Amino acid sequence: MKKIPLSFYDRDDVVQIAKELLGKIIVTNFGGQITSARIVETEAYIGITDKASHSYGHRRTARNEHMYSPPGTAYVYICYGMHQMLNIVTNKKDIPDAVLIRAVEPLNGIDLMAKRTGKNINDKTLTRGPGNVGKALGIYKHHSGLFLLDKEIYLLDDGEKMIAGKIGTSKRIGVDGAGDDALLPFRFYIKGNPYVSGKRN
DNA sequence: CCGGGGATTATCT
DNA sequence: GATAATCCCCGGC
Repeated sequence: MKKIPLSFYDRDDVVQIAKELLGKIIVTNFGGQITSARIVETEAYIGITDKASHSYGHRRTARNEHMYSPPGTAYVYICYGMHQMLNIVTNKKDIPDAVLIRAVEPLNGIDLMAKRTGKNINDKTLTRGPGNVGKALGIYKHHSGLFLLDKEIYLLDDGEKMIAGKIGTSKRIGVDGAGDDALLPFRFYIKGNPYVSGKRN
């Protein structure tokens, strides 16, 4: 199994990348504590022109600084004062596109995820929703800026093929304040997967 | 089963 | 001082 190469992230179509990230594997290794999971739900954010993005209109602050980092960088921020949200930065340095990881399916280290979240290993909400993903994988905002080809957080491709009919699309969640851009069909998920957020897939 | 609202705090104005 | 790329519980049907 190989790490996803830099060229995967270094492209200008973040929406396409968000779609292609479905089925890929994310691994975290913090001090030997290893967890891995398959990505089952994502959202694309087109930095500059997207009202739902933290970097809309070139807004640049201490918080979203890492969105302007080179492709393949992790951007982690706090939402609602308590949730750690993991994003994958794409496109060239200084072009702040990113993909939010909204849900994953646990593969290895499920015990550890259960411990981190205080949930049962059979609980399908263990890694459902972006806040839970960060919690289960042990990700915190101080991990923001890590490079995804390094050894603490990285992505793998095990060759799992996503057929088009298996991918669902919808508007993004929790971005109602973004005007017209709230309606953009930039959320992608694997149909029928029990870890995908929302009532229906 | 479903909808409403409280939790809780970093961040920006 | 208000808001937020959320989550979970609780009450009502």
